[in-house]
Amino acid sequence: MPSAEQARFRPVTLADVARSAGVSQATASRVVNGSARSVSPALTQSVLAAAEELGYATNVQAQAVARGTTTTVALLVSDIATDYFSSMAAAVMANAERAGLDVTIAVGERRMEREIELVRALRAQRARAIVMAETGFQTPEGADRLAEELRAYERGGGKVVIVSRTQLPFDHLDLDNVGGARKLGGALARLGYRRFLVLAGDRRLVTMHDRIEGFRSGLAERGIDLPEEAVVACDFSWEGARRAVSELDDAVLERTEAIFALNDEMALGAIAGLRGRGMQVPRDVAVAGFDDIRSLRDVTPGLTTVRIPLAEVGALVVDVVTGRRDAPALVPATVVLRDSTPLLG
Amino acid sequence: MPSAEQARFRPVTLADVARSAGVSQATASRVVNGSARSVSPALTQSVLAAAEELGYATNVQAQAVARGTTTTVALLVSDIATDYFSSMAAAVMANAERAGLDVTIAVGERRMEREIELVRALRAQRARAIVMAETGFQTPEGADRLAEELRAYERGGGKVVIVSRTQLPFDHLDLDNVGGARKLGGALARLGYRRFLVLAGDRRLVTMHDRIEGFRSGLAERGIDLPEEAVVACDFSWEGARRAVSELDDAVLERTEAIFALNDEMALGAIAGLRGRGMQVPRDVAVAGFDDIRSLRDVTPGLTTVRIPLAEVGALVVDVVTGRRDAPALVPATVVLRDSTPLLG
DNA sequence: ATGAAAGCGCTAACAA
DNA sequence: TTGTTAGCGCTTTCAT
Repeated sequence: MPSAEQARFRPVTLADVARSAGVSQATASRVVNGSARSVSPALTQSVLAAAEELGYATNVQAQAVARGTTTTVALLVSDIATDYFSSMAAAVMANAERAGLDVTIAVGERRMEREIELVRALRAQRARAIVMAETGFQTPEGADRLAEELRAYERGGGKVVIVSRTQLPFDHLDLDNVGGARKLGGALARLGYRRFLVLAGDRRLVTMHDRIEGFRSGLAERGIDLPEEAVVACDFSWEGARRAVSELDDAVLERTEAIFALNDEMALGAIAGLRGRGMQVPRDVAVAGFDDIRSLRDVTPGLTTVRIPLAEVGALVVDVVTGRRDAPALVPATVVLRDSTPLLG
Repeated sequence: MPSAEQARFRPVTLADVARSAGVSQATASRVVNGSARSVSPALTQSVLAAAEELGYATNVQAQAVARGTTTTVALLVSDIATDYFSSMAAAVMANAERAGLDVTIAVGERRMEREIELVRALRAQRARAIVMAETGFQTPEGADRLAEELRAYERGGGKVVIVSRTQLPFDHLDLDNVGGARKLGGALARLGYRRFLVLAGDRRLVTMHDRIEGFRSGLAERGIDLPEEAVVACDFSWEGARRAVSELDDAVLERTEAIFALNDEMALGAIAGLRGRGMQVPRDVAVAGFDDIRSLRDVTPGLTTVRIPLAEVGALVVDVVTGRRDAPALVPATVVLRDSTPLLG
């Protein structure tokens, strides 16, 4: 049967369904999708039956073209193979689903150039919203070009939501990096720590900057000074932190009581670095991180950190995207004390 | 200026570009996309200029409708907030990009019913390929319905690739669960272990079944028997394993020398359970897992496991999708011995 | 309530 | 090389 063979690679279309049900395509369209509920039960039945029978599946592309809009929201992250971003993605997806949205993930690799390309591609996808969770580096010119591309996207009717990155002029969801770090500083001070080392990624990342300054002010409130030399720059990654710690002067390490790494990944890298030097946490030095990523569950001793409630972030993001809530919102961060920073003394 | 206001939420179309450049839409189409390189330099320039000037971005939906095909491949996983799947997703995405494909992730939650829905939705998206990496439960009837949906998808011209062994009748990429587990069994036997406990998820998962049987045969090769009572069922998760271990009889735990958890997540849960009972790894009992997930990097003592090279899986998946390689392929698994299973004796 | 017909933005013959 | 003209599959006025 040649015609069956022919049809082998042709999806069933709405026209097929309509023909098979003996109704107009308009009617078929009305029943297979919600809209104006103005179709008689009888026809509704036969259309549904025909659709089922033929194994019809809507062509969402065509639907999007006709409607001029999609239900896709794009989530731009730095690296999906990361606890932080994969947890956030899961949270956003879970909430998006409830809102009838589907989410697509784009990986920016922390490169502004790439982010710009991605926004462009997402623009081509006619995504309903772009959520920039990416904590990319920002050169002033780069930021301008990115903002320009995002603005073009908005002009096309898209919605932009930035998660925790404030100098871009769009709706954003602030994570309380400053407050969280401040509270951590206070907590560590209360535990008796005085001499710190901060492992910082690139300072141009707003997030990093905020965490440092928050921490510093938390300490300051207790009369503790965090000198500039105590902030050591390194690559913003596990390996970067490990290496930085490995290369530290003995003398420096000797006099530091606690290391604050600007995120948990780096904290874990730092711990690896310490272990490499034969040092133990917290016996020889205390360590604290930021984010409270999943894998801390299996780390011993438990890592003190500042928890960002990613589930909540996911819900807020979707609320902002759907317009059920106005940005900006501030997501609180809370200190979680664990064994890596015991009471000193 | 009312017209500008009007245009505020209307994306720039190809027609706009063509008009602005003073050429036909066909010509504009030819230059903004590759295809037949048959456009004069002069016109090419003006079209490009107009596009740039207007901030044009292709409408990929319309393009897909017109071309009758997309460049999207869908990756179906169980849970993106998981080392295993997020690593795989990263690998697939990295390779897909090189092939000019973009990937969308769908989360099946290990529920067959949901998987079926998802495949249907993916069918509606006209994804070019569906990669089922999901390790879902399979009831016979469920499997039939899923297969039916996938077949309908294929009939529409889509490509199906199953990762890891399945009885589903589609192209698949085998992970060497049997071989890996067998080698692990052998390695542990060589280290002197004789009395094991296997923490198994649901046996209906082919993957689980394969790992148990492989392990058993590896032991058998060294004359060691793995009795059925040594295989304890529990929920296929960290928490499931933790609880199972917590509830084990002292006597049972007393006589087991090593626990083999069917994946690393469960192994880590088991370790947490042991810790909860005041037992230490490997002093009181050895533990081994499977997969070699990322977060093992920060676990102490290091966990012995069987490594699945996810980067390679990503590359193979894309090769199969693009037709550059025929499935089935077998991805090898290798034993990684770490401190959690020291030489016994 | 139902259908005819005109789009949605783009591509791909086919002519010119 | 370039433009004209049909579509692609779906939605949505606008009649009926």
